[in-house]
Amino acid sequence: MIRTNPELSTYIHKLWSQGGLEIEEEDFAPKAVIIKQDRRYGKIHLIKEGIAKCYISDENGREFIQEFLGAGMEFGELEVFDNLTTICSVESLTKLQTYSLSHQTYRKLLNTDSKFNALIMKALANKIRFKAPRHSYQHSYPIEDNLLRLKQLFPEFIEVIPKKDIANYIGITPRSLNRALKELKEKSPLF
Amino acid sequence: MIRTNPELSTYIHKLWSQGGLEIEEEDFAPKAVIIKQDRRYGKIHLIKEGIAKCYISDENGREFIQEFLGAGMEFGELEVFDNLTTICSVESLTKLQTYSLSHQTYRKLLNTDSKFNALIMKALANKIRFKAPRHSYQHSYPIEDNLLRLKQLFPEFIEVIPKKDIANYIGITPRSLNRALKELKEKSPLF
DNA sequence: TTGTAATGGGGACAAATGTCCTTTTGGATG
DNA sequence: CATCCAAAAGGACATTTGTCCCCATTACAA
Repeated sequence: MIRTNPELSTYIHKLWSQGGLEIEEEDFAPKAVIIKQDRRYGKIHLIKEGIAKCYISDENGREFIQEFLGAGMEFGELEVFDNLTTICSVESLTKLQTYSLSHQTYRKLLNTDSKFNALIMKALANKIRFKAPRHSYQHSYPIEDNLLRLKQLFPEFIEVIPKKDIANYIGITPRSLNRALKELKEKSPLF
Repeated sequence: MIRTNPELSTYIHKLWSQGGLEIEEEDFAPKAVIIKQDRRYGKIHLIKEGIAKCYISDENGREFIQEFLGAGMEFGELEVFDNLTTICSVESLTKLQTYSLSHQTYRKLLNTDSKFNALIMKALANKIRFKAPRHSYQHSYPIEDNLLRLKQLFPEFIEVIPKKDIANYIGITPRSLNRALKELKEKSPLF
């Protein structure tokens, strides 16, 4: 449920500590909006520590959460490849530290560092890999089943992530989430 | 609704016609299952011509369609990067022609042909880019709105794609699809 | 041509989910 | 300690969507 990428995390840390590249560290307080949907930015971020949510919002103000991002996950990178605007907003849930790289630096690394290139390829592939089944699962199964699944994946999710965000992640309203949680508390020993 | 990638299509055609690389052409009849979910394959496909559906099926036999693939779209490529099993099945809707490349050839191209490398990066990024808003749109808006949107994107979709597949694409049942279509026929001049 | 299966269409009802509101809770702050 | 505010919980009702049917049409194979 909270995606991470230890391999990339380790690698970027190595690049950063070696110096010589323009990789900056940035700090954000909780609830900081780091990038906004439909904009352009000149840099990408890679999470060093903390949790962020990546979400799309529609004109009615509803949010649909795409992913929760943990250490090693990057965001703002899609725009490097095709020069279009961002599709998601990203907001910190906890205190957040990121490494940031300009598009230029990022491109340079892609072209000259084949290990980096391969790691990014893999990271993109995994974003596809994990997104696909999640949405279909959510459509196909009742809310309660989805919650049980999340509980397996990340037992403390209810304590760590605000209810509103959990609801937006599953694609339901907070009301429906509450109903399902109440049922589960009566039925399942897990809850 | 039917994704294509003209740039990659052109490029692979060029590589193929130059010769020297092990790129094969393959032909499939309609309804051929080309790759199956949760398996391993040693090659990737890139569509030369025709339309295929890429779908996840659950244990109850329900299908959830991820994408309709047209010329220039590749499939079976995610597994090159992390050596895991396929997440989707892919089945031809029309007569289908593909170029196929062994993982080995594909990797070699990624490592030696930087134009190819960039095109694949971009293709992966676009798969992410297009998937995200689609699912959230489908959750947030009523079925009828989704159908109107599809009609804009691809006016002949009702004639070209079987109803069952349209329903699975939107993530609803054929019954609900029919209801919505009936309403639209009465209301909207488009239908 | 005829039988058979697959596809499309829709009625009736049940179930799940959303909407709208009100109440409760818990933590932050003066 | 009192007050305020945001988050959480849930009642009542409306709406949407699914489920389970059955029937009509079309495509295809014998």
